[in-house]
Amino acid sequence: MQQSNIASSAETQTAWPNEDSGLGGVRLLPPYDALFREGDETVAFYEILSGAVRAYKIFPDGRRQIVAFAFPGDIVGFGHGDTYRFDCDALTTTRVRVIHKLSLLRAMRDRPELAEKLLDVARGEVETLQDLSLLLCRKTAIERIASFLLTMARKSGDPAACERLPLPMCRADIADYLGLTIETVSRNMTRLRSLRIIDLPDRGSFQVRSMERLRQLAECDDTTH
Amino acid sequence: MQQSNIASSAETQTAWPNEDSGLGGVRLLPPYDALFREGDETVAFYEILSGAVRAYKIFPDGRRQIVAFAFPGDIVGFGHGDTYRFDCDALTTTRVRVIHKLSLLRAMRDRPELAEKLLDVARGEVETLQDLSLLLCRKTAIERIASFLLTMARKSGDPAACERLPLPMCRADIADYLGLTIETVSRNMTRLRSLRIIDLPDRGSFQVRSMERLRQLAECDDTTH
DNA sequence: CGGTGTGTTGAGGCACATCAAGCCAGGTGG
DNA sequence: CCACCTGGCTTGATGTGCCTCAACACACCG
Repeated sequence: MQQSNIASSAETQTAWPNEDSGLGGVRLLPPYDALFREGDETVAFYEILSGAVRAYKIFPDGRRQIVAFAFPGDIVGFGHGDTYRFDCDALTTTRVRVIHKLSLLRAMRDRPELAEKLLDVARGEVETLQDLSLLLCRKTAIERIASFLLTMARKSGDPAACERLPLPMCRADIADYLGLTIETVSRNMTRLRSLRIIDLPDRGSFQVRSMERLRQLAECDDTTH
Repeated sequence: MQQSNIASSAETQTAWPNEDSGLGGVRLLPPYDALFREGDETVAFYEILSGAVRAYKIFPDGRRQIVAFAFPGDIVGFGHGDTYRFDCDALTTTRVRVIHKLSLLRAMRDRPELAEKLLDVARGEVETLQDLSLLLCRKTAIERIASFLLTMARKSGDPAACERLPLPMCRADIADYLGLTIETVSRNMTRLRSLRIIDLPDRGSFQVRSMERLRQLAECDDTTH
C-alpha cells in the first residue's frame, strides 16, 4: 500500500507544470466542500497540499462506496476519462494545487520525464486499488480495520510511529471505505483496543500499541494467533 | 467498466515499440502456464493477442484473490514497481506480445504520443479496479454475478450480444474474483437462469436473455423489481 | 468399470447487518 | 450555571446472507 506520492519516483525533483508557470494555483476547501462532482468535465488533477479528501460513488439505490482517501502529496483526479466518475470532497480544511490537464499534457510533450512521473502516480493508484480489492474480497472485519489503520499509520509518518496519529474521517467514512457498517467498525475498533493493539484517545485520533500484531492481522499472517 | 484496450485512445494507430523493431516478439502459453510470478523482476508488459489470463494474489494463509482477468487487446503487467506484485497465468492457450519495459521507456522519450497511450492504459486499469472495489464493497452475491457477466458480455463483442458467449474461467476463478465461494457462484448463476435473465448452455459459456434486467441488477438500479 | 475433476444442490452455522437503546461531548438558550 | 438538544459513537439483541460441510450429478478418461 504505497502512497502515490509524487516525490517518490523522480531522481531529480521535477516540478509539475503549474508550479512555476503559475497557471493553476492553489485552491482552499472548507470541510465537506466539493473538489469536483461526478459528471463534471475532467479539467484538472489536484495535488493535496494539506488536509485530506475522500473520493466516492453513490449508487442509484443510495449505497455509497468510498474508493480513496487522499492526503498531502497524493494526486487525485487521475483515473477518469473526459468526465469525473466520482464525487470528491474535503474531510477537513484542505489546500490543493490545481494541475490543469491540458497544460500537463502539453508540458509532457516537451518533458518526457514528466510522463514517467505521471505513470508512476498511476502505478501507485493501481497498487492502492489492488490492495483495496484484496481487502474487500478476502478479509474479515477486524482484518480490514487493521489494514486500514496500518495504512493510515504508514501514511502519517515514520513506520515505527508510536505517537498519537490523526484519523480525520468519521466512522461512516471508514465503514463506506471498508465495506462495513459503522457499528461493525466501532465494535472492531473497540476489540483492537481491548486486545491492546491500539489506543483510542479521542474521536479524531488513534495510537498503535503493537505495530507487529497490527501488521500480522492486516496481512492475514496466521502464523501466530 | 471499460477495457484497457490500446486501440481505444490514440487517434493515429501508434505501434508499440517492439511491433516494428521485433525486439520482444510473441510468447505462446499453454493453459495454466505462468506469464510471471510474484516477486519476479518487472521486465516487460504483455499485450494479450488471443486467449485469456488471470492475475491473482495468494495470502500467507492460503486465501486467493483474482484482481484481474485480461483478454485480447488488454495490457497486463502494468501496476507493478520493480517486481511483480501478483502471479499471472493463462486460462486457456494464450498468445501475448512482449513489450520490454526499458525499451518502452526509451521509446517514450522520443514519441510523446506513446506516453499518452500508456497513460490511457493506466486510466483504464484504474477504472476497472475502482469498479471492482465498488462491486466488492457494496453489492450482493447476485449483483456481483450480474456485474461480472455484464462485463464479460461487453468485452466479448457487441453490447446487444444475444449469442452464446465464452466463459473461459472455472467457477473457482469467478468466485475468487468476486469474493464469493464456488457454491454461491453456482447457486446465483442458477438463480439468474431460473429468472430467465441468462442461459447456461454448457460449462464454458453463457448467453444473455435479458440484457436490460441484467444491467439493472448489476447497477443496483432498484427502480423496477 | 471405477476414478477424478468440475459443477450443482441441500442443511446448518456464523459473521456481519439491522434495529434499537444509551452514552458522551459540544452547542444553545434560559 | 444548568436544562435541553443534537450528532457522532458505542453497545446490545436479533435477523439474514453467505460460508462451511456434505452429498450428489455429470463428463471425461484410463
